[in-house]
Amino acid sequence: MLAEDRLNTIVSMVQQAGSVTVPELADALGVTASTIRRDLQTLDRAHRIAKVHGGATSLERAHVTRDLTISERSDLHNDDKERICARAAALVEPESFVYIDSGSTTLRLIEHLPHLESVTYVTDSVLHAQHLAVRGMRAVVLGGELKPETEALVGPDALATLDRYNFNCGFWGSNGIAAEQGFTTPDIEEAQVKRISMRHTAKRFVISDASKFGMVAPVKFADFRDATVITAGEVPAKYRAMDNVITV
Amino acid sequence: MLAEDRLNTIVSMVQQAGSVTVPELADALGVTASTIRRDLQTLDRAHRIAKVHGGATSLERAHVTRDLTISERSDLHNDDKERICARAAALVEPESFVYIDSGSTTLRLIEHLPHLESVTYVTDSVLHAQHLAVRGMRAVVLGGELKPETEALVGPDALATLDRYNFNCGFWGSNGIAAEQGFTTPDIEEAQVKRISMRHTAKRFVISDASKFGMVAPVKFADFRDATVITAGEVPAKYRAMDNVITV
DNA sequence: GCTTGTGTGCGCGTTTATGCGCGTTAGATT
DNA sequence: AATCTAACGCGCATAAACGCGCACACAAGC
Repeated sequence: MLAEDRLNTIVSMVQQAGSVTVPELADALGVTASTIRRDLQTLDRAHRIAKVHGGATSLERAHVTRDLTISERSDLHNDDKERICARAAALVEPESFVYIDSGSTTLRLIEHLPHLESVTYVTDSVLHAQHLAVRGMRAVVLGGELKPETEALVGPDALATLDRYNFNCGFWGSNGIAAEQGFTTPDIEEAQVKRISMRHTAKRFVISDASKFGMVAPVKFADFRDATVITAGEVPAKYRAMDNVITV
Repeated sequence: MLAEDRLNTIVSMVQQAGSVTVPELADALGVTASTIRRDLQTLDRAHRIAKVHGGATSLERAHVTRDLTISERSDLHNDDKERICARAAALVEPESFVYIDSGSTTLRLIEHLPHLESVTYVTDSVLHAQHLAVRGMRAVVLGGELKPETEALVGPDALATLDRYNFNCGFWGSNGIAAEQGFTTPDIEEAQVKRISMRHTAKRFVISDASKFGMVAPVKFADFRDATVITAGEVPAKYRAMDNVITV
């Protein structure tokens, strides 16, 4: 088995289960724990998974709960995520100019995006841009200051660049989704980028699993009515009925 | 069997299986591992497959090791490069606004740069920005289209951003250094970025090992007198005597 | 017929991946 | 808070994979 394949297998296992332990991986792949640890280190650096004491968890699990233990292990509705991304990717039309927000959910989206020559993708994340470019897509990056934690670009340069663009459609992640408080995120600078990028986009989509409904993060970046939510899973009845919520 | 057919066969095998090892291919095609490796190199350069340690995978699966290995590829003139970078890094003063060009030599430079709170680094390379950010430096990225091969940003957005900046000092790499033809590079778009960034910089430094002297690449981005060259090793006598060449 | 160029195989020194041992560290238990 | 146990990171050894230079074979062109 190729080392590369092993890495990919680990990523799938982590994403499917939400979290796995080192011995589990070692056993499943027929290598020692040392090798697994090294693999996890590699994948962590590549932002494919989050390495934690005892094993690894998927990215958003580590992002939402700063708690870095393996103790609680629940299924992360990963099938949901896949379906959400597949549905969202199908909305990209030929000849369009598409905005991709930073974040782990939109990173997953990239794997589903169509390889159309005529489509240009613009993003505020250097990580996303690299993934797009490696997959052979036309990738444009906003300028600005690079935030090390999220690999996202913020500041006046990012905003100034956005002012020159107008997108056919765009995809954003959101930490909180609530009818009254709208779409919210923890970081004030990233919120600005989200807000301005939405203002320049015709068709706006927020992609998120059902767990974000009813949650509120510190900074609002859009009203609930400003975007269509693409989601899956146990959506509260209140939201399920709304006409800008698509449940797949 | 024609070499061309063999290449096509490899591509189909890779795409069908997802990944294959070098011995598998050598066995299936009746040639030695050396030939397979050469083929994989060719196909990798043509972006038809992704060459990885041990074999090859289809492009879709590749994104794990690839992102990192492209970057960290070191070369021959190691000792010289270290000295050049150390010397160059010492030129960065507190309170300054510094431009870092893309390229492998300038990437090495980043490891030597001082961790001054008051210094902001600007670069046209997402890779360089990531390294700067990881090391805790303030990193700003130009906007623009991302070239997959070099991870550099080019195009009107990059140039427009540069027009708003004025740097105290900057460091560039160069593929060719010649008294008459000046500093040259193979890529016309990257040459533009180099040219404009130089125009907005007070103290300009080209860092390069001695092997580039006398070489001429297709596109010129500056006159020989426009920058001070920091170099090491066997510099031709003609250049060694010049007052804008520093040999360490 | 001779030269030139390209593709292939082989040998060899170098790099990379993996497993193992050991001292250290982080969570869990009491 | 003290203690215990499992996980961890690091260094080292080994084996596989790698890249490079060279030699040879074959084809095309002068």
